[in-house]
Amino acid sequence: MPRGGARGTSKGIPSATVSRLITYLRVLNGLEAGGVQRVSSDLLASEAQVSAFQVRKDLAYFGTFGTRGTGYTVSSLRDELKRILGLTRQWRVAIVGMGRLGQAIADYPGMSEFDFELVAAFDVDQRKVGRGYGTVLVRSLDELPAAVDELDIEIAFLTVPVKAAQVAADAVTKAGVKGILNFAPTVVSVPADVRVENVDFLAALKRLSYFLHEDAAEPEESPA
Amino acid sequence: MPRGGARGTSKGIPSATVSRLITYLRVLNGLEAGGVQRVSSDLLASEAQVSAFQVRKDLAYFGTFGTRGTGYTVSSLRDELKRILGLTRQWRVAIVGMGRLGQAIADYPGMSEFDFELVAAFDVDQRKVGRGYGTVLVRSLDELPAAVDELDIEIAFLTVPVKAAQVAADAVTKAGVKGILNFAPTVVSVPADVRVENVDFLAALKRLSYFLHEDAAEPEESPA
DNA sequence: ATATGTGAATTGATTCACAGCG
DNA sequence: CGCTGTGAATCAATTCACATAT
Repeated sequence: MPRGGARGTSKGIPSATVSRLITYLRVLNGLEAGGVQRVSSDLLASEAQVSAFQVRKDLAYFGTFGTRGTGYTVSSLRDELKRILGLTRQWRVAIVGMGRLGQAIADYPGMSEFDFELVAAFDVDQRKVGRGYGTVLVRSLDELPAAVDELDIEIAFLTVPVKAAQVAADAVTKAGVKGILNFAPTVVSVPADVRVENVDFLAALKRLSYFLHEDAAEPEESPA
Repeated sequence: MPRGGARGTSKGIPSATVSRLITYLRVLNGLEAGGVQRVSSDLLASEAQVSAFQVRKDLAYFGTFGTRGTGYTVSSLRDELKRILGLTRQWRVAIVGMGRLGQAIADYPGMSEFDFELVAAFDVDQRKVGRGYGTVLVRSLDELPAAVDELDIEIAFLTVPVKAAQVAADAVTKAGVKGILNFAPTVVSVPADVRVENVDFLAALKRLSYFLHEDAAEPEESPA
């Protein structure tokens, strides 16, 4: 009984397509930095490690951006992808949970360059309240509802322990946050109009465990 | 032209299934901690936020673990999942790149409890070599090939800057590492017998951007 | 000539319905 | 009688082939 539409798509766009668009955008940024002006779906594909069919199909969901016989203009395709991904403005984000990970993210310099602005940080621990990390001061969790409103916080990073994750998710969604980046290794339930993306390195590590262990069990195909 | 079979499956197992098994395992651990002894696919499903069909199908890929009319025994299903996922032994891991993120991971206490043992850390920066983080001393990257051999390092965490990621991936694969947990926001190329899992919070953040921005554009279904 | 854009075919994953056991 | 296990059906995503535009 999957509540809401957690991992679905807004329109008819495969969410794998969205992930690949992000990769294409990175490749285009790299090409542009290298002074390259034009690119074919073939080159884009090999840089992104997907097929050229896939590149063209992914782009076709959103429009037609190339010139037949010629390819794509790097800068304009890059702009189109930024527009499609909603990266033409800065998003206002807050960190909930100022443990090791929350602190590391607050100190991470790259984020403001990359379309995201860290505007607040919260923790339950009163000893941390008032301390500064990176560009923000830690506030008490009690202040969250007011701060979300005042600072227009759109996205919350959940960097709290597993047992606090659901409570924190409830708090931020109640306050009106519509996007959650969940770093806690657990599933969180949210209302249907809230989007959760998980960043779960322990799960990724366990996937590695599975595949390495599998490969060891059956080294190659055709065991007979 | 997707080289190797980067995101494929070893046997015929969907990789989404593997991800869900990890979630089921977490749920089972939680239930066991709470003293629950038996569980139905329905309960497991609702805790994992998937359908009960999905739970049963996922399990069916690997065997038959339940009792009809009764459900599953929490502890034995948990053991089966650990076995399936290759989590019956500790995996030996190393961190490559001791910047902020590498340091945070080295200090992370939970890992050794969770089937992974951090046995080494590397950095190119000679000023960091010799320093200790968590339980390991930082070594020079030059020592990597020898250390992989001596310490039997099976998995490498890539926590280096984007521009160093491919070089680092080449170094660890050349040294014989078969699993990479890539934290750098870029694709890395590896030989076909090496598995890469990406942990990419900037990509997750941009997916959020896409979906929030989409939802804003078309608030509900049926726009007419 | 060349490389995009796209309907059609294929492949893969999820959902369903119910047969099979306890 | 309840709940698992699974073949069949549906749904979704990827791959392909080629018509189309420059």
